[in-house]
Amino acid sequence: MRETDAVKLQPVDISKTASVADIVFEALRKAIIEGDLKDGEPLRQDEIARLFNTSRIPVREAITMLEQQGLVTTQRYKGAVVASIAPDEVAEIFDFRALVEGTVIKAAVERMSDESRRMARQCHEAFSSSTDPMSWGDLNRQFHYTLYQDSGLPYHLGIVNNALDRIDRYLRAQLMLSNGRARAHDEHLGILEACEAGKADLAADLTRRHILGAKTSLLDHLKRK
Amino acid sequence: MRETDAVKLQPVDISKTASVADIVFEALRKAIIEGDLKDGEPLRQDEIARLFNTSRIPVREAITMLEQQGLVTTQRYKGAVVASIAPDEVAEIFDFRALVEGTVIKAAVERMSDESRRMARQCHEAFSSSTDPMSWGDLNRQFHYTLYQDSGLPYHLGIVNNALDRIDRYLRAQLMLSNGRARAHDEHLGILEACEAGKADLAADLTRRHILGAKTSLLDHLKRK
DNA sequence: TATGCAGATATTGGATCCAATTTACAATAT
DNA sequence: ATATTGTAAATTGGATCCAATATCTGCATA
Repeated sequence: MRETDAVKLQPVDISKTASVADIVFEALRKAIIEGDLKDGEPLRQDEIARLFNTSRIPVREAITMLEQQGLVTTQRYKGAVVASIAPDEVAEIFDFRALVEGTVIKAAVERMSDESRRMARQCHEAFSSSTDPMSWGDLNRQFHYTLYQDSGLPYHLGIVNNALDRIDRYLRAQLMLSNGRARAHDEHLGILEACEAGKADLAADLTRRHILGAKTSLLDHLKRK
Repeated sequence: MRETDAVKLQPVDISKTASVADIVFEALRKAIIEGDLKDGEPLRQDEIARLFNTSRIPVREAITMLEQQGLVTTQRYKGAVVASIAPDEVAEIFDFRALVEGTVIKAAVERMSDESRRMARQCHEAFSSSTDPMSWGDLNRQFHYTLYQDSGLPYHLGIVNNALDRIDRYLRAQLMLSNGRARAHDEHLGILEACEAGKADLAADLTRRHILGAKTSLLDHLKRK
């Protein structure tokens, strides 16, 4: 087949397809950050291998990936459990997010495309109108990610995503609190309008407040029970 | 043996000892960040397994850990190579470090013990008097780490360490530039004195400048060749 | 009843084996 | 000569097996 021939077949680069370990990793990651696997719950290699119709080898690989991400902790010969996270560390991660996400959104606003602005508003509206509490977490995250994506800071984004993974469970809980979602809605609107108006510093400031507000609200809640 | 008996044997908690995978990981990590394994160099599982007198299983685990850390990149059925890093990303990581390390040192100065201050000065002097270029990188990193350790921000510190791992090779190169080490020495002294005087904001500001200065000097160098 | 011990069972860590894929290279055709 | 094909070697991904450790259970004993 000459290079000038029409391409009749969708080429698929096999070297980029997901290995079994990747699939298991993604499934476990999702289950952990959504809270389906609770703090301290053990991950049995055999059991997971059976669930995925595979051997323990890819499962072990997936677990070491999760451990590097801080989503599970393992002890030699005892196995892996879903990582629990002390309130102190939750607080620290929120502070970290405020610092980094503030910087990221500032960079993003300064180079944000109209397309991204439109998408962000769509996300905002989807978040507002959704009645399924299970989806709030996803929509919330998607809204923020849309605002960040033009930042041109892929390294920062990777770090932020990992930080979000670590506390995703708690964020979801926070959204379900009495006025959690309503407040998120209002604050999102403020951030969105700042972005649409091209006010980068304002967007950064509102984002920081948004994150730190969620932090105190969540910590109050954690303390109370 | 009653509890009141003298302890004749140092107890060792086996569940905390390092697995073979951990050992291989540490060795490879060190080789990569010190530049002994160059950009793009392939990591052959068999070869590494032979070197450590083990099978490929722990080697594969080590490689997946390295991949999660961003130190190697792998392609299915093709294997792992030492991750190369584009100048853009080097620049971004320096910016990230300036942001986070500035915050960290501010928190650290506000709660820094006299002991840590003494250790920091010792590190500074060791860095100044060392004549072995190979050790400069270690001493430099040790100096900064000593200043950060009282921050009470373990999550931030983990992130900073990972960022440092990614660019350690380049930092070492930067120290070897014509006036790289002399300038580092002067800037370190300024930071150290700010810490000793308890001036947190000044220390943060100097740290940010120190990092951003290293960034421009390094990028100039990368561009020139 | 509570405690300690012994063996059985379960679970993880590592070694070896097989399958899937890539890479190197020689043979062949144009 | 260059490009193409076929084949063998090298390499990785995954399965299975064995060893090391932990956990559980029943039983004896104070």
